[in-house]
Amino acid sequence: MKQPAKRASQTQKKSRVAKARSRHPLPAATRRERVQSKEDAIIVAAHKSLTARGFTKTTMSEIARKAGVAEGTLYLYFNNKNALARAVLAAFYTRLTDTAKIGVAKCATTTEKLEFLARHHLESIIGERRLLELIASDVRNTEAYEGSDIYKMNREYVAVFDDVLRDGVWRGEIEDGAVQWIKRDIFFGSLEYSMRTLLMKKRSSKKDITAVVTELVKLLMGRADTRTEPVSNRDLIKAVERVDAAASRLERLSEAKT
Amino acid sequence: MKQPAKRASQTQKKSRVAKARSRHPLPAATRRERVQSKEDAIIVAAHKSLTARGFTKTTMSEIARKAGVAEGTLYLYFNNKNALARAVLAAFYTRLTDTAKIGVAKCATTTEKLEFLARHHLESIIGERRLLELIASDVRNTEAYEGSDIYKMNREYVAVFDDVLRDGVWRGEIEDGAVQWIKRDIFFGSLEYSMRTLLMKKRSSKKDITAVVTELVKLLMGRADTRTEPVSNRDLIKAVERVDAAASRLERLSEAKT
DNA sequence: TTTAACGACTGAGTGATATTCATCATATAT
DNA sequence: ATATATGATGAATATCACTCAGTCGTTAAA
Repeated sequence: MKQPAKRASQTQKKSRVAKARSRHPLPAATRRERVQSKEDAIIVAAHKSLTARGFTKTTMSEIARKAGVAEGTLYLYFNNKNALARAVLAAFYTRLTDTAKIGVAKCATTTEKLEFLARHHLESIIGERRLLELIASDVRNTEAYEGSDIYKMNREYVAVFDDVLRDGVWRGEIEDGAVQWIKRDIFFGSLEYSMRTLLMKKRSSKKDITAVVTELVKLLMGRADTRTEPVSNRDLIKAVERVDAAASRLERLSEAKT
Repeated sequence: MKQPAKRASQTQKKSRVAKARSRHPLPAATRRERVQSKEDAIIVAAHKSLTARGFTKTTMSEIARKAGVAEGTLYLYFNNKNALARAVLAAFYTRLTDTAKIGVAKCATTTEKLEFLARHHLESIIGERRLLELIASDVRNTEAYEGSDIYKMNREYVAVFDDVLRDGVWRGEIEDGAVQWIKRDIFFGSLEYSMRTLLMKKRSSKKDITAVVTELVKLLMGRADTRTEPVSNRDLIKAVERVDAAASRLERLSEAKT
């Protein structure tokens, strides 16, 4: 409710200044940039603590110490501990979405895209598993999650998957089965649950991740790779649908030209 | 490590009680019963608060008030807030496993069993969604989750699913594909993630639950039903007609251009 | 019966932690 | 140079999990 607290909702802006400003803010750029870099420092410090020790075990004084500010200062930038955690989460989602988009763009087929997304998601959440706590326990349940910043960022992130899936259906590589959101839930739900299993196995190797990823994608794709098996009616229809879809693509391409 | 706190493990230990009862029939029994009913009251009160307000927002004094005991008394029965939450979770798992076993026994085919298990799980966790917080955030992460009571109860619960799946493979109703634990993760992960989606939809109907359940089971079963259908001549002709039509579209398109 | 021991329970007290607020410090504007 | 707004501080407050010295009633020993 205070004036400076409103700044807390801002996101990226990378101008990183020297961090030796813990005591006497002598040199530096504009006032605005100084404030921004302090906010960044707080988020970085909070991120470190949260991923290392989890939400409940992380104390505000610990974050303040790491960030080189007083405890009260934290509350100039974020209304409370939850808001600070949400800011950390927002930064995480931004990174996640960016790398996902870049990776997908490099893939050719739908299978490759899905496998990339699955592996990317799984490895990311294994690395920052503690942040998932926040989503599950504090953030998603409290108040109106829908409409919040985190909700929007989550939508943007899963939209990457949605686009790949829709495109796959459009190109005939995936059969047009269930509603989109069900497949999305299966995708992300499986990965987040698998994370727990992998973390508990004594030696969770690269191989395990690959196994999960390929199996999941195989299921979602409808097992298009069953070559040696005899032709079923369903296979036949699927094949024709792909020809159909290809023709439609050409049609639309041609229409767009004229 | 106090004397009365050891009771907190509240599993069966009836033999000792029986002996004591045979020696001193009336007084020992009543005292024991009084203690037991008080423990039950505490667990019930904790369950109410936890499911209503979640772990962090539930206070020990609130539980004590609901249970009709002093705050300190809670610590005679459970070492700390986490242990109390675990006891609540243990009771939940017991109910869940029991009803799952009973329901599966009534089903004939593997598909029916899986669909029952999926619906049962989904409806249960929607009803007691706050308890999942405990599993994800506090219980599973702290200390040695593996080897704990909750871990064992979880194993016993998912074993119901494992048995159904193994049986399905054995009977040839499911193809022998990936490792068992991957399919298990896909099953429970999808359902728990779907729960969140369903809870957020304005009107999450019975229909949505059914859609999730059938789609998930369909994926896991590998569509063994449609795969075995032979191709009929009529199917083939219809398919070729579609390819023909697609070709015609392209022809017309090409003519229109020139 | 008297009395000592015991088991069950209590609630004021303790320490830790999130959050507030009166106060101070610096930079920019006048 | 002075004033004002902006930013920062940390002691004080409130809340909560958890402790412990002590109460009360029952049982067993005297």
